[in-house]
Amino acid sequence: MTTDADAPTTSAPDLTELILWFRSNARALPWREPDVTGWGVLVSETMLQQTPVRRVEPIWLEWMSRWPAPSDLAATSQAEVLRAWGKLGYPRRALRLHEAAGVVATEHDDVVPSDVDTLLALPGVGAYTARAVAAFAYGKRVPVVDTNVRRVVARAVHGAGDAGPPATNRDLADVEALLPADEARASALSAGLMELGQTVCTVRSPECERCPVRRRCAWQHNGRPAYAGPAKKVQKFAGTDRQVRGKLLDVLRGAEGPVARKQLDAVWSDAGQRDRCLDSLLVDGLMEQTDDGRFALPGEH
DNA sequence: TTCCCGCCAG
DNA sequence: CTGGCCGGAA
Repeated sequence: MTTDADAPTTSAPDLTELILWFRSNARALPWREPDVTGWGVLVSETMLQQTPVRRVEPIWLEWMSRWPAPSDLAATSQAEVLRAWGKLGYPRRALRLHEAAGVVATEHDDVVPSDVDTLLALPGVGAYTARAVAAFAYGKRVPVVDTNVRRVVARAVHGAGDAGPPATNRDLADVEALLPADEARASALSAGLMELGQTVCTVRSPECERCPVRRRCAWQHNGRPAYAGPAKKVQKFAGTDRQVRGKLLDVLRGAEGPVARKQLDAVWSDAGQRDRCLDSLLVDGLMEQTDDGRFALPGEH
């Protein structure tokens, strides 16, 4: 008997129980309500990039109330959008979402596309978000891979303690292979994989006794070995340009109109770093300089 | 102090 | 493929 060199070294476990688990254990998040549009899902997924659910919830509700359609947001100034983004962090996301809203309004009849490649062409929409919108807003059978899903698959399928460095194409193919043929079941599994990674199969203290797939989990069968790959990098915040940019922008969000240079100088003592950050904020389009040399949120004056 | 964890420019 | 981009909760 010959062996197939391309055969996977591990066989995919049956994850049917994860679909059932998700259907009865999914957290009741506002963007999961049945009447939420593709626009609502795009806004939620963009806000959820790098920002925890609890901080996103109130802002998302406000946005949906103020801007129920892409054209509503597109008609708003960048300054107002940045203020409404508040302290969700990484405000370039807000600018890109504003820009994407304009594209959807003018080129897609004010309806967020359901096709992955069309979604990928929108500003701020990458491999994860495009597929999340396709799967969660439109019920499509596409692999949705974030870091939680990578960890769940690394454990349940490959028996490792955690996923190694991202390898987008391989990761997508990996998860694609797990999806059932049926669209509704596939999107439920995609959502279930994420939910499991966020709430049960966590990095540091997985609650395996609560896990719906524990009896089929390769990591369990391996005796839950520790993560063996290269050390993960820890991201600093205190003292970084990110912190300084945040402080500078916060001054403008809190001001009525343009502010003098002196007010910005007050938030950080290192002049060199301050100037560098100010410059990068201008380059990023997160602030503008007025004719008289003051600073303002974009599109405000 | 540590953790969170997607997009994009270089 | 690597590193920079926010800010708050644990």
